[in-house]
Amino acid sequence: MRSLLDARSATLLKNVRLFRTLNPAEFESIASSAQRVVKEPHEDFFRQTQPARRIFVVNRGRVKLTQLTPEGYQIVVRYAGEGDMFGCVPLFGGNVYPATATALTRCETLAWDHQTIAQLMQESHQMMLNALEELGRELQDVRERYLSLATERVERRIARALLRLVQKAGKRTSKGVLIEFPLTRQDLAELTGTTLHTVSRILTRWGKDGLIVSGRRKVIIRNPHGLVAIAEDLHAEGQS
Amino acid sequence: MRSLLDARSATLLKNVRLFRTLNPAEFESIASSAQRVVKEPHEDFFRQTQPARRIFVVNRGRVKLTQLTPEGYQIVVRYAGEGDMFGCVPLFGGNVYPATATALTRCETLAWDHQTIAQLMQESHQMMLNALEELGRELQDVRERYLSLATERVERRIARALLRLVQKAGKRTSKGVLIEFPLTRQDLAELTGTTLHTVSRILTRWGKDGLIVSGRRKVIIRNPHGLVAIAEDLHAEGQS
DNA sequence: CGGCTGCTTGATCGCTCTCAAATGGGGTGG
DNA sequence: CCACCCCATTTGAGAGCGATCAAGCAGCCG
Repeated sequence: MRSLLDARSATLLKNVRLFRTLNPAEFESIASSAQRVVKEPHEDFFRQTQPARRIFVVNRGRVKLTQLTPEGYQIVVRYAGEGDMFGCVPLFGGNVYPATATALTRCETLAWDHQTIAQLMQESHQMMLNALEELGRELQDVRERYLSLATERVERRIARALLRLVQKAGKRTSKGVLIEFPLTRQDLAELTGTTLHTVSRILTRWGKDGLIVSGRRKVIIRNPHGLVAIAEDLHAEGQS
Repeated sequence: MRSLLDARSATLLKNVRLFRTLNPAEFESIASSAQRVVKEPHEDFFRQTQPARRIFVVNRGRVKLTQLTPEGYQIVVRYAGEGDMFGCVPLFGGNVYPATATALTRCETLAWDHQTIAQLMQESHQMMLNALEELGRELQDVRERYLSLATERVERRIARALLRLVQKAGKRTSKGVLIEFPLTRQDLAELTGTTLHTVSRILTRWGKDGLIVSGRRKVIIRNPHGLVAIAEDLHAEGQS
């Protein structure tokens, strides 16, 4: 069967962790069963508690995954960028999505039916191993954030969060490292378990200290070292 | 090959999620490659950052899994009881243990070398699927606790934690439901991201309200409904 | 019967949330 | 092209939850 994918998608797919290290036959099988799904900003791929039918891989764009509590509080679970997988509950037997996936920018993604994925995993040992590894990574990530939330002050958590975002979506510019997707104070708050007010105050202070430049839905890190110092609590104030 | 296990161990093993649904041949393979490991209270199975060589299943007793931050704060990751697996990082490619495992009571466990497990998973599709599912469950659990920590007050988090413990280790007695392993205020604090002082104050209050009876390393839940009311924020004060 | 470990309780402090209101950027429609 | 409006952000004032500091108490084991 001929693959339905353009060259860009195919290349990208080879770098998705879940599919890396597959042999050509397996890979072709994956590629030929992919569906294209495109969403505009603010559109949802799926919503929390909906039946989990498909899993997605981001081809282009940025996706925000959020959870809502019964009381109406929202938290950001994570951001998914190019090559990242999301909606992967079907991999391990989940029936419903535990979170909502929203397009932050225009998003091109590839999707697979959960039956298809189950079938493919059935056939490919390697893919199942990859899935295990991916899940393990995610578990470790949540644990780390949990630890941070349980033991650290807001300021450090925000510093940590920004550094993580820089690593995943940082783009070098003349003014510093830009986080290249729209990021509001509210988002940062929901990512770190605080309020937008507190985030705003801290970012303003960091702006005055020359650590960052921030604007409407935008953050540029000017002095990553300074942020690391805060994140690691080396609070030696006078850093260049 | 003859299994090295006594009847109790064999029965228990069949109820471990990772091994359930395996066929007899696979199962025998598991059973015959198990090592017995016994620890006295306060002894460690392994420590955080040590190379992860083995995975364990609790046969009898109770194990506490903790993480330590560079600043010296400690948190409780979870408690493992009979039939629970712990130290499972090798399942998904971890090199070192991310936590410390301590025996709370005298513990009899079964252990497997990570090579052995890798081998067995290589051979058994079913087991790999089980591992995925197990990991998924754990991920969901951490996410839930994360959400709780990010959005709820201390009192609710403690109520929730106690209810979870009741479910995993509750034992009906004449005075109420006892959590049947030594549980200090400090432990509860590290489980819910607070301090032992705050835990103590809240437990004292609950004691006065007749919700619980607590003592040295001991908690008995007298009125689970009352705790649920707190956990779910139904704060209707006058419950029977 | 010490001594240790775990628990209680009081007093105080401060980080962070809450409530309130003003400001401003940027896109949209007239 | 301009005016308007919405949404994101900033900023202030105040309150309070829970941390921190500091003793004192009480089971329990040796």
